[in-house]
Amino acid sequence: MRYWLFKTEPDDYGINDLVQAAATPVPWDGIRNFQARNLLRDEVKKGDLAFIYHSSCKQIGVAGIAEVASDGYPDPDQFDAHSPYYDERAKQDDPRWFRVDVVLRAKFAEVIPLKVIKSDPRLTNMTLLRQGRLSIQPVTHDEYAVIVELAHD
DNA sequence: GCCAACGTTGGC
DNA sequence: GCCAACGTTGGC
Repeated sequence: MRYWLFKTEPDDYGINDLVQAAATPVPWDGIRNFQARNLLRDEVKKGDLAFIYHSSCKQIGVAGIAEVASDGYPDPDQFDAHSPYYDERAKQDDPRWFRVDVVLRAKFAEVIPLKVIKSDPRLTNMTLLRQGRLSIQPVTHDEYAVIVELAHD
């Protein structure tokens, strides 16, 4: 079982949308970056846990935890000419983009601000701080535990 | 809205 | 296969 951090812009899709979906798995789609794609295709597995991170918004930070509800599978939007995520280079037998399904595990009482994460010496090696722009990123077990602890303070 | 970081594309 | 140009991300 592994840990991840999934970024999203909450104005577009955020923790409250996951709350609304309740126990129904929702696709985590629209990932169009090769490094993130490789993780979704090869590494992220059903049963893993992922922090939901809100970016480009008023309250930037970790908003909660989701459980990964499927292994990676091709994102069908890449084949849909009417979708903004359409990719003419993608072939049915050779998909370029993948997604997983997720289900809400916990919404934190307060978003853990990026500022707090940056200022915690135990988190200085987080991928979030080292490679800020990656939309799907690994989290170590220790980092996971620290963030959960911060959420319960 | 600015701009730094950095991933992707495309010409050579 | 290099690298300049370009586009996007995302914090501030």
